Amino acid sequence: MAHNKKEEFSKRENELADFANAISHPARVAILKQIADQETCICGEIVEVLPLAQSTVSQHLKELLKAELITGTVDGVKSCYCINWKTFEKFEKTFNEFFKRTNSNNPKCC
Amino acid sequence: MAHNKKEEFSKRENELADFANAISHPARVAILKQIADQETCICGEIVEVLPLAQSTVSQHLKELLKAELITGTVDGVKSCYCINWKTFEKFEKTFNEFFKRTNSNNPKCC
DNA sequence: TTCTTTTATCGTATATTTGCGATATAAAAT
DNA sequence: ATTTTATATCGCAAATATACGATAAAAGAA
Repeated sequence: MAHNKKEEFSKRENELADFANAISHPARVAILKQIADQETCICGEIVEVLPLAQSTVSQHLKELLKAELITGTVDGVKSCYCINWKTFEKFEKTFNEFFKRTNSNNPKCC
Repeated sequence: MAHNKKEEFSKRENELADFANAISHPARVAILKQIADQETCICGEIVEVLPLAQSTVSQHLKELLKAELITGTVDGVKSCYCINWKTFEKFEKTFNEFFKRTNSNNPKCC
């Protein structure tokens, strides 16, 4: 962005936004599902399933790693990626705390 | 992006990604919280609370509207925005269906 | 050792997002 | 009728994200 205003928001707001950002691309959602459903955890097999180039998938995996949504281990030449459920749980907690349904049926509001 | 590959992913994957994308910026998270906690629903008051220019806030509100996370009604000169909880519920449902904890303690995986 | 396989990273092109000031628009106040 | 207030939109600049091919690096096979 022109100027990065992100530091001006709270840690919580940024945490939630960062998590959301990590799953804000269908490729990353697809990768997570693939791993979560135990279809595969091998990088190469994920690449085969997705309609993207190997280098692009690798980039998406890197972003998921950065967000700590997955963990990666090297097994010889191959790489194995697994879901980091802790992060998912943390997100759900933060999400629910954040958006308490206080406004569910607010009479004074539209 | 260079080429838009988003159509090559499933509707579900795109839905989830779109929702996540809508809350992938701390400003939008802050706006939602502000409204959800009934602090305000008047556009002008939201602008005052955020560290952003009025036009920028207006853009973020537009994105939240597009994602159907909020509804907007005009009240004279002012605009009132409210949470659309239905969309939140739909997201939670999609999210949970999508990431079933099948892999929670997968022995054969990292 | 040399070749192959697997994955990560680099460089680059293009698209999208973010942000702001200026302006438009429409209701309300004077 | 004019001015003020509130909000949306336009146009632009800068930052990020997305995608790919080429290449690097490192393990394994020949």
